[in-house]
Amino acid sequence: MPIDAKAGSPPPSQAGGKEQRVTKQRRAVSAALDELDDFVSTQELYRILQNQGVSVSLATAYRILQSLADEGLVDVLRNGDGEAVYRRCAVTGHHHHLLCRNCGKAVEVEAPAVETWAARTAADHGFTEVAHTVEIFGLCPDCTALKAAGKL
Amino acid sequence: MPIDAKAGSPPPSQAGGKEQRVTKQRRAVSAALDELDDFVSTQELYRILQNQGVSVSLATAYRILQSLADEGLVDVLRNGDGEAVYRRCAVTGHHHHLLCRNCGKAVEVEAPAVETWAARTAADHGFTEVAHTVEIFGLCPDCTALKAAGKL
DNA sequence: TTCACTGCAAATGCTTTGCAGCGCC
DNA sequence: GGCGCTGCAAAGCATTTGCAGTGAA
Repeated sequence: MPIDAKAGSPPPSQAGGKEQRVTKQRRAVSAALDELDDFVSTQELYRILQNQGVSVSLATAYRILQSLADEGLVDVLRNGDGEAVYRRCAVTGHHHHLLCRNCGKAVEVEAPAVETWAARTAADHGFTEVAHTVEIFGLCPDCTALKAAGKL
Repeated sequence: MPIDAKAGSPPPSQAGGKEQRVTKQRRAVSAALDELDDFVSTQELYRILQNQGVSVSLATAYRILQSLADEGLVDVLRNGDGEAVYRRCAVTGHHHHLLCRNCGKAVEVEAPAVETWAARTAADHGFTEVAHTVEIFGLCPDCTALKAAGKL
């Protein structure tokens, strides 16, 4: 069962490669990714662009993201639902999330300890080009109160 | 946007739970999983059962695997193609995975430090009923070598 | 006998693809 | 002006679900 290796950034050499035209849509997708330092699924990015009034068809969003991934310009991962999620590479401010499973509220948290643990664990097993995902799910204070009151 | 939290092994308490009938299909799926110590997708397991002459419908295979996963009897992951893959869970203990994004190899790793960090972070923010997911992706030693040799 | 489990087939939802027109270079 | 990029709609797939028949307890 072959597992694709989108992340294996092929050398950006333009030897016999094909040019990449800079279009409005491509710029829009790229800009949207710049503003997010989080992973987004194609569907989410599509909605974000729509909310911004930018018109990019869903099919094009898929194509552009795949293209960016092939060029190694973005990181690709799979979220818990099996959707492909993308994030601009080389982000300096890396962090994770604490999510409320009832209301969806998200709290950004930093986890230097986790970062080093992940890096070391991977290194211990000889893994390279490491990336990781960490998400914590729970009930936020508000929803915890709601539940305690029997309203959930 | 409801977010489910598979990783938070819910207490297997059978308080008001529903019974699980032991059927031929369920036994077949379970037996097949026992013989495999690798992750298999539902589709693959379905084909394996067919080759063994065991007749289990695809829909049922999906249902049984989900059921086993809900009970915490099997590990669930997503492979690089976004398919759900299952494997018999040896230990009830909670652990995470280090996955090769090229060949799909999975290494189980324990992360007590991460567990405590997650619990404390959540508590600090007043979150309750906490669960979390942690996955590390990278290239395993073999695939790293392949890539270095330019074969990837 | 009862009610969960099965199988089948239709339905869903994400992702990909064919094709004709548009617009960047 | 050429050729890659877009949009639209249809196709493709894995996964889920409705429903009636079957079988475990």
